[in-house]
Amino acid sequence: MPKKTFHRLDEDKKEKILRSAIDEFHQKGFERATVDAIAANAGVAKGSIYQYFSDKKELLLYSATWALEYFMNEIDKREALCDMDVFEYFLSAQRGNRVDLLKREPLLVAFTSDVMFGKFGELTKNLSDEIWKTSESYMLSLIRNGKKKGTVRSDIDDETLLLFFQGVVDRMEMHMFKGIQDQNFEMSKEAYDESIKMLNNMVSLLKEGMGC
Amino acid sequence: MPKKTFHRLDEDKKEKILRSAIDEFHQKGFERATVDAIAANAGVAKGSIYQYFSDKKELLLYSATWALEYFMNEIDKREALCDMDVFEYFLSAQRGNRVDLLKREPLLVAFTSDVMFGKFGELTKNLSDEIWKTSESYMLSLIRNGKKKGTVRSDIDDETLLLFFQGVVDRMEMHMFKGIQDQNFEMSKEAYDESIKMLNNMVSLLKEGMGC
DNA sequence: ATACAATATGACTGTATAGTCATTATTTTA
DNA sequence: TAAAATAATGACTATACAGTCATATTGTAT
Repeated sequence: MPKKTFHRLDEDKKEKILRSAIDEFHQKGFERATVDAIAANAGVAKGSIYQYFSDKKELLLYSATWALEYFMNEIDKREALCDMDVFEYFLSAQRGNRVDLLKREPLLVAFTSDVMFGKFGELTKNLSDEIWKTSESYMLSLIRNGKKKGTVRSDIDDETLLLFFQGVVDRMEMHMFKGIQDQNFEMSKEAYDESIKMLNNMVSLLKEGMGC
Repeated sequence: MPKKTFHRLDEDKKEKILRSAIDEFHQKGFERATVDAIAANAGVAKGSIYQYFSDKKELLLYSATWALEYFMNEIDKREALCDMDVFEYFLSAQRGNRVDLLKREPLLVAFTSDVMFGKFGELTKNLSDEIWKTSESYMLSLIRNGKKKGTVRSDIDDETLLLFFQGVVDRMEMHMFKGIQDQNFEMSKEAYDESIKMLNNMVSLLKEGMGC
């Protein structure tokens, strides 16, 4: 979607421009973000931005695509997702790699959250819908496998189980993100231990529920 | 926060202006919403808007305050919240009154969601933080009571239980909203029965978990 | 060295709209 | 009913910014 001129730039320059755009869009939202600021921050002239992208919308869209791809690569790279148990998945998705990524690339994580939670409205809707669908169908397969293997109860329909699981996963992810953000993207040993403990408790709630 | 001139208007006119503002802000977001359109839609001159509110920001803020208050009144009016069981609360919060309200006032519900989920960024953050805090402390008291009465397991800390519960409640609320929205704010008998069934299954998951 | 192509630049233009204000209309008071 | 106070109006202004374009710079081929 960017013009060919952009693709001919060296990686560093491309990345600098995209990161500058991401920073600005994350801080100000689409409307209040200015192309002037993005250009200045990336150390290029405003005109150059328009050599690379046909307009501001395209710049946002490509920044979002780039960030999401980066994000997914980082995760896929190190997590062998296939053939995992739902509960293992829950633990793995919230731990280690994700926390690293969050500490290393807080801006990208925050920006991808913006995209996924609809901060840019219609502009990035198609993109985020697609990702949601992918993640959803993956979770669904975990649940179905769980039923087959006998680790997940089968008296309740897939859709309800999915909603239940998603709710807990999303809320937990948000909580972890806020926690790290509040500590300026560091994480003390105690905080880490604390969050591991919480994860295990959460798995217990997923498995056995909160009633008694 | 609006000027005294606004308070002197009759209720109908006030409401018409606020609903027009809410419609515009919901459809376009803060930046793309125009005061011209709000005024035109409410059947008053643009200048009048500035007799009532000092600027566009204040108009949004007051619209949000008004909508949230309306929303809360409607709910409080018919639900005796005090002294309820967590699981009963879950059922009551998703049923009957809420569904009615959603069907009767889809725009207000959608707009309050916008506010609560941060669509307007910093502009309405204080307002939504306060509501979140209230709702959170209410849920927390439900959980603590549940522990005392022996309906909620007490081997897991309050914070984790709260996150778990919130995650499921929020996801379920979102799902119900989308479902009704997709049917243009009608709800067939079958759809209603279906959602009741889902609610009961969800309570079972909350209580007993998804493992086996 | 020279010509030609590709890229970079920032001053400039056009547009959209938030907010103003002089004027007109309505209501209240005396 | 006249005068004073309050409210309504929409043409106008000021500003901010997306997007353009003529010119300058850099790179490449012969």
